[in-house]
Amino acid sequence: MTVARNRSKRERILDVAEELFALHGYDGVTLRRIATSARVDVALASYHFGKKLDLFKAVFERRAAYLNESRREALQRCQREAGVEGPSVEQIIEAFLRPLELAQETGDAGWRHYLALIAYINNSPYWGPKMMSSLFDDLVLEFIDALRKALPGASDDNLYWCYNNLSGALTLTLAQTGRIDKLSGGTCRSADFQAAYDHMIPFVAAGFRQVCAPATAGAPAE
Amino acid sequence: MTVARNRSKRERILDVAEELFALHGYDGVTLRRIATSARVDVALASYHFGKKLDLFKAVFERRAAYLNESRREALQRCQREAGVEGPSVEQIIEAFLRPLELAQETGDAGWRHYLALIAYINNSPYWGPKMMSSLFDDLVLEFIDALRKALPGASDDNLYWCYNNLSGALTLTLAQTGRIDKLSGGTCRSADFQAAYDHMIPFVAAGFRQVCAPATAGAPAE
DNA sequence: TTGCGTATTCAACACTTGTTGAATACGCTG
DNA sequence: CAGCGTATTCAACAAGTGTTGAATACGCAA
Repeated sequence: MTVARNRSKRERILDVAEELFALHGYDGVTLRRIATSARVDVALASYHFGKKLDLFKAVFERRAAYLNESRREALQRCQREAGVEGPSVEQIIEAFLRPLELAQETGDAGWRHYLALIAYINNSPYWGPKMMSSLFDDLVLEFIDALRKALPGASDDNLYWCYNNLSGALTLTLAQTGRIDKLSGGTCRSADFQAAYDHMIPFVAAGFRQVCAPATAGAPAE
Repeated sequence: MTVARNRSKRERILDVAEELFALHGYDGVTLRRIATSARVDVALASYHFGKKLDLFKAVFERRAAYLNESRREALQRCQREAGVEGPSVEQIIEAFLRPLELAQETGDAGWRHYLALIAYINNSPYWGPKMMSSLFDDLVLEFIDALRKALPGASDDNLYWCYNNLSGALTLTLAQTGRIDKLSGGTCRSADFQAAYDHMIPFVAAGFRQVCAPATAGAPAE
């Protein structure tokens, strides 16, 4: 099929756009730069994807379904394997984070760029509200529901604020700015997702328990 | 003095640039848009600040010194008021976060835009390593030192990874994307810094203790 | 008032941007 | 081979970009 051959250039455009958008943002990348870097004519991007904004959305959506399925599967598996009381906070957070690392383990370096792009969009006051909700909110609410059950008595207020902390810690990790490398003098590497999650999981789980468990002291003053 | 009158237009350019850069990023804002929004001629920005990049840096640096002094002061005050054992983890985190809220309390709405700009830069793989370290690393290392003393026996590895989690949660909050507003159905407002810190402080403090306190179980597997 | 330095405007430059329509090449079916 | 649909290139466009140099206005000193 002709489709087989064309996927080559078409996907090269997507791959390059993914990397450059993640690094420089939407306005920091020109179609010509993408085309040059993909060794492709400028007009080809427009031919395949239409407007520049459509290309941006195409990149954003390309891997979203797979990622959501992978995380939803992880959540359901941990729920299935848990007893009648349901999974622990740690297990839920683990299901939330580890698939992001598995995606990297596929050997496809593009996943790193894609996750950095998600971080860019999620942290942007302009793109964030416009693009994140439609693709990711359903799944996020499933995770929050699971956490609600694991933390009986927790108020929605506390749950959402805690999720905000989790989302922030994750976003900065996905952005891979390398700042922690410099701060730590090289002992921590922001490219090491596994190490990041190894530390993030107990950190976040303890945070949820501290804020959301009503019996213990230390809940935020109202 | 002529300087008094000119500060008006010059600072209007800085104010507008601050707001637009925070919302759309460096490449998403044109000098003409800044000039129009500031009701000023295009060439005036170049006259006062030189290249576009210089204007960007001027915006970035304008409030940095004040912010650093304010946070350093908060840290030293909490150290002074603590006993010989030094301040608790909560007190240190509080000194790290609350000045960001006080800055807002000055009534100067520009602080909100400035903090969103810091979030943009800190989360950017392009700008982050280039601009954050020179202005903010010294102070961050002072806070980490204080945390090291409050958490005896903690490894540097764990301390830096925990700080990364704190920095991420803070960054997403400063970005004010409004995503938590939508997720929570309106009960949480990302513009409410005080509520954000009320929840972030116990959350992060518990995370530090969980990961960095060597006696307790649950430290990340090595 | 006349000067003078700073602030501000005006006009224009060379260059890059996204996008498009026509022209060409490719790969398959008949 | 011819025919056809898709993929790809080429050339060009109007609009917008940052930047600059000359011209003008302003505010104060002498």
